[in-house]
Amino acid sequence: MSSSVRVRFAPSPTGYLHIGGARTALFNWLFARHHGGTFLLRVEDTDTARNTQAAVDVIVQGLRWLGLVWDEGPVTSDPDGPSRGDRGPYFQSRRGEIYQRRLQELRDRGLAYDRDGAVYFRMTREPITIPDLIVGDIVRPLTDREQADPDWVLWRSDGQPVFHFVNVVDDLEMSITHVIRGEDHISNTAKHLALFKAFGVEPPKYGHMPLILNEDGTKMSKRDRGAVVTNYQDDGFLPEAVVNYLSLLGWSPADGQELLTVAELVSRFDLDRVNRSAARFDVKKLEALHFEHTRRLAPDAFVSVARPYLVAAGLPLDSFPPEYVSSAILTAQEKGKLFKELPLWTDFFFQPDEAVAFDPEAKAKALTAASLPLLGRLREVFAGVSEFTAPHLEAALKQLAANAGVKVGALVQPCRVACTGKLVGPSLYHLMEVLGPGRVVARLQRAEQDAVLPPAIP
RNA sequence: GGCGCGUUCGUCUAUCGGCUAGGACACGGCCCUCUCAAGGCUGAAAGACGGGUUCGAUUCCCGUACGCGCUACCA
Repeated sequence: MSSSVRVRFAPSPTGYLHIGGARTALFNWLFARHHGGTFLLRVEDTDTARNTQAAVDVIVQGLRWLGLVWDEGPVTSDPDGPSRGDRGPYFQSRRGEIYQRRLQELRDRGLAYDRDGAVYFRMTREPITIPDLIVGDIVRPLTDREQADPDWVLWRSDGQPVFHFVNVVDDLEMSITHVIRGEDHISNTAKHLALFKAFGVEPPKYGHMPLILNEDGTKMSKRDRGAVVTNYQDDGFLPEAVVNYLSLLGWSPADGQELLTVAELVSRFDLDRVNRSAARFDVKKLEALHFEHTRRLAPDAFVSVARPYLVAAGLPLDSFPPEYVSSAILTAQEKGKLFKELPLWTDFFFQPDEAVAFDPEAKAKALTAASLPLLGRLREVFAGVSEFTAPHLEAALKQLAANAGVKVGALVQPCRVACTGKLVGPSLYHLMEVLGPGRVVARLQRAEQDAVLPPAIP
């Protein structure tokens, strides 16, 4: 295959980007990139009034979030807006003249005719063999219904062309070389093949990929939260992880490597290793991949991805020095949590010392009368540390534990709760280094006072 | 109903006739450890069923079961 490869993603704007659609787009994109070909986006908005610009926008944003940029297609979600490429318009709703012309062509050849106000296609009566790059040759005989009347509607009586017709006309006009789509289209392909033949042109090569199912094996509908790409963005998954996970649903590299960067996917992906069976979506595995990709992110990349999620949670990042914000965020990178969960791990960095809320359970466990004297000694030790850095803080704390004859944990937990209000969080020593001596000492002091106070009565 | 596609550990998958069936996620145990994690070691876990073909079938063929898709003047 040469650089003449041209593939497309042709979604219908339904108001959301389906995860299965995203994977179809991904496989097309990877195929194009791998072969140095062209990937185009075409919006199939011939349908009813449900096709709004907002619905197109969801698709455009979703693809961009995943990094699946198209070489040809609309630049914005506006059907009358600018586009890239010389085969436009890329919205079917703006291609009416082309469809009219192609319809006339079929009429002239005697392959289309009117019946009850609609235009019908004179379909072949013979079984059709569908050569498929993924499934292999498929022989599809006529169904019992088609035996009776194989002809089908090209153009509805309400003046609208049907999907099969515009889909083929566009693939033809746009010189699509490979159609990679879901296997729900296998049966339809017989119609498409017949149409290409009617136009007297070589059809594209087809590859039908297996579907994605819910975790319980049922089919995904738009009501399933996991079916909607935007949800993964909102939950704070890294797009690279979603791309990686999606690539593994129905495809695998020869050596079984699972953690793959986008660049690695591009160089290793091809259709010959796409399998034929439907796959269930396993969010646990996605999370594992998210964890791996997140930890490998360059620090500045991690910070810039994380920032919006923290801002959205209401943390006042702008009132702190940028270096402080970055260091604070970075203490949580190794945890690999979803970005939506990040505020829970870093909120204390951005709260006034006196506003850090002690989690009731954490307080009951760690801020006890017994821990009170330890907090005081800890405060003195920290105040006298030569450098306020993680290694020095760790050494100082452990030294104190030894001197006081207590376990390290007996100091760590009260100290953690004093600084963060919680029992879990980033590495204590690193978090204190970022917080700095002023905040740490102040918070230890406050915890000491709080520890002796009786529990508040509501 | 008709036609098509599919069926390997709980899940995603490897295997292109020789398999003591491999890996990953999840799960169990142990170790390590400043919390939670991570990490290291380790354990349990699969060829839907029935017939063929073959010296030999997870791999090839047929049937059955089950799942999914299509069967529209939806896309």
